[in-house]
Amino acid sequence: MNHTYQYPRAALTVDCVVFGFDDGSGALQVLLIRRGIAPFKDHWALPGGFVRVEETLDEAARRELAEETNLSTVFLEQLYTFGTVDRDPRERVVSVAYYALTKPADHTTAASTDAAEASWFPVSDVPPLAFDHATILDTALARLRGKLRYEPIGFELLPPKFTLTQLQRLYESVLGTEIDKRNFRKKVLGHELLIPLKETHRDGPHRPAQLFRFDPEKYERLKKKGFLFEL
Amino acid sequence: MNHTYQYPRAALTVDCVVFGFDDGSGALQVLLIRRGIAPFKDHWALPGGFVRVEETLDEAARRELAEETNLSTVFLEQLYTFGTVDRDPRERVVSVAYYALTKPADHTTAASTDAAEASWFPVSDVPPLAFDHATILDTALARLRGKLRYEPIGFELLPPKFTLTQLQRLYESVLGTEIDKRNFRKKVLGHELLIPLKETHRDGPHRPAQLFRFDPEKYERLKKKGFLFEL
DNA sequence: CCAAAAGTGTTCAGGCTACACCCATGT
DNA sequence: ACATGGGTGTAGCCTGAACACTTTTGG
Repeated sequence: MNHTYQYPRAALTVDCVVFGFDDGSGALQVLLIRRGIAPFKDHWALPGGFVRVEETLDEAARRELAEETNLSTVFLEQLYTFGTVDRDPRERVVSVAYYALTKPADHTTAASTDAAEASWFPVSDVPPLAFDHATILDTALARLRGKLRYEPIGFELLPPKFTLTQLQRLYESVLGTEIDKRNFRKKVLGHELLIPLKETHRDGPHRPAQLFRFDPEKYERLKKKGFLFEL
Repeated sequence: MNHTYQYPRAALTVDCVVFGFDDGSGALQVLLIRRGIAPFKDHWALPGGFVRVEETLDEAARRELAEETNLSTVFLEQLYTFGTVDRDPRERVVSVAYYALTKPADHTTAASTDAAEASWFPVSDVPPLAFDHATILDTALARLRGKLRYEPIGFELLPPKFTLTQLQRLYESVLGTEIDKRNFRKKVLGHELLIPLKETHRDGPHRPAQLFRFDPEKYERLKKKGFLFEL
């Protein structure tokens, strides 16, 4: 076969499930855009769009993220590819879904291309979504929960400097469980991947909290030696 | 946007990493086909092909598997989507990779469409592969190893009736570790997901081995109650 | 009777769980 | 001084790892 394949082709898109964590409410959030165009005009949807022939899938995901939400330099990982025949009413569209984790500082969102509006919603209370985006969101949530247990990705949802209580609230919120404070601290400090800073976090009429930062280099070194992060 | 998207489109394929376990050699195997057409004519490659507009991705994977290898009713799960720009020399091709697990009884392979020849290779000793199929195979192996630990998919690689020793050899081979016989049996029987049969497996000048079968219904019930399989 | 794999229990150490009080600060 | 969240240690339990001999069969 030296000629190219000429049968009708599916269109290819990427969709991104962007997670953020709001320390105030302690709730996990998703970034949604309100569609400015048909189909599903004015419905909420995941940011995404068509893949160009000259860009990789990862590039397409980052580009769409930048265009529609002004986010960059976030944790981004491929999730799953959704390819049922009727997921888009216009024609056959296969979508490679990604999920992204953003730190609160990056939450400077502003809509632009294709998106009339962008906004954060708590994952426990999202509006009806366009296409099969509810399924994609569920898949992303399941993946996030699974991954949080055995890989240190929770830090991607927190500011660079954070307290142990913030980290614990994040775990509790995402996993939907209550965790014992002492046990949590013992375990997470036991890994020796958190560096205590000289600063503290002042926040109201009580003792200030120690700030930490995650040490990604040390984690990489340990990982190569067969180390396994957990909880 | 009421018109369809008209920019140049990537072609979409599925590729399948088919694993089998050879109890004789105790080695994990992959099914490869020798390509009958360019590019990479006469090279070994993963079975796969173009996705048709009227079929889902899962259907496309099953169809290609049936066409190229005569396999059906196997465990099949989406793996990852590979979309670098130059992975196919002809044009832009995005490939949704699947991995499949087959029981030895299903190994009645015979090549047909597009494939000049189909053959099993031990994963530790595969020939050079076409396209980026070596990368796909590595990804599939990593996934299989990860999944074997916390989901009962090992049974998909064994005949319906099997001995604990066969199961242990499978785990040892895939995970690349040695496992203590007594501990392994304690753990795996502790789940109470293996049903001891009234039959034994006679195999040479030694005590015959008890045969078991996996109980998928019980597993489904336990899973819904939050049970987690492990090792 | 010999070779070969099947089958079986106990001990020990380390990790996980449960649990309650004092500390530092702002108002 | 009081209200608020930050921070800390221990004891019991359970799980995982290490380890060696008897049993059943075919040749």
